[in-house]
Amino acid sequence: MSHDRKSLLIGPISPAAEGTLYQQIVDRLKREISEGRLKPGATLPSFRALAEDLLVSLITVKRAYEELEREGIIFRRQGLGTFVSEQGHDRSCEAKLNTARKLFREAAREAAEAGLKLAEILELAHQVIKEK
Amino acid sequence: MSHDRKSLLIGPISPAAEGTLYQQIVDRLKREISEGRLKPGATLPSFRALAEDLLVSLITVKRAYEELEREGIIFRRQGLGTFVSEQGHDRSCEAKLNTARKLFREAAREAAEAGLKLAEILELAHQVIKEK
DNA sequence: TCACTGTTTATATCGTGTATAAACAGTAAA
DNA sequence: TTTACTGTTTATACACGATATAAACAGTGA
Repeated sequence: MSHDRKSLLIGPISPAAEGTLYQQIVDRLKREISEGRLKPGATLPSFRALAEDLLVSLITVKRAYEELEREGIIFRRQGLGTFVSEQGHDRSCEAKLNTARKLFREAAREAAEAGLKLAEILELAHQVIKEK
Repeated sequence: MSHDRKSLLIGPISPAAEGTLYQQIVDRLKREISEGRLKPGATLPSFRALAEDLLVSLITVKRAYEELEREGIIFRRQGLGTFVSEQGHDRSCEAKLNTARKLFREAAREAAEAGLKLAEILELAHQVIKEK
């Protein structure tokens, strides 16, 4: 009899990957929410269940959830569980847009420091974005 | 009598700023080299001199120099000092270009996860890059 | 020899992330 | 009320990286 899990929600995380364990959890959940697989009102896994699934400590999950609550994407209710907030989708998207803007700015700065002129930076951006 | 320093080379760094102290040193020096203020063959400050200027430990400077040498941007000679390598400028620019590409890719991914379509991502990139 | 380089070693401190464990507290259904 | 879930809090601990201090070592050139 293999462990049956209704759904893993988010795949495995690893201490070796980029970012700390709790940051990886935050990122995965933000993506689930921004891309609509977790809708406002949906119940997130309990601390203990997610910790067991991801093979991490309860503290690590708690910290990830705290971060998401701080951003207004989820909310927690003692005795009930943790849920995607009504504005969760919008806030998650907005957070990602802000991150994207910040990364674009940093990329442009690096390119400028490499000696590229404005037109060349725009061209580089085009290339990279479309090469996907 | 105030301390006279021929030139600070790079401004103050801080544990509070983004990245570790040694990473900040690496970044500043890379920029000095990629932007041509430090040319191939130029002598970098000694471990002890830079540590004193930046109010950090010798180990921190050593680590930064090791990182730059690993990237082929500078080289060290016991008894002589540390110097910008002949290909230092090119390698520094190339490193920055690679960083820029990586950041553009990450930015595009975040924007996509926020629900933006390709055309919208390109438009966002344009806006942000030109708003400088 | 002297005065500067970089090199190495050893020890220590600090903060962060993570883990373990236990107890506490709120909710809802049997 | 009991049971079985939730989240909450507390205390202790460990690992690791970054940083610091200090001292000695080793190469170079005036």
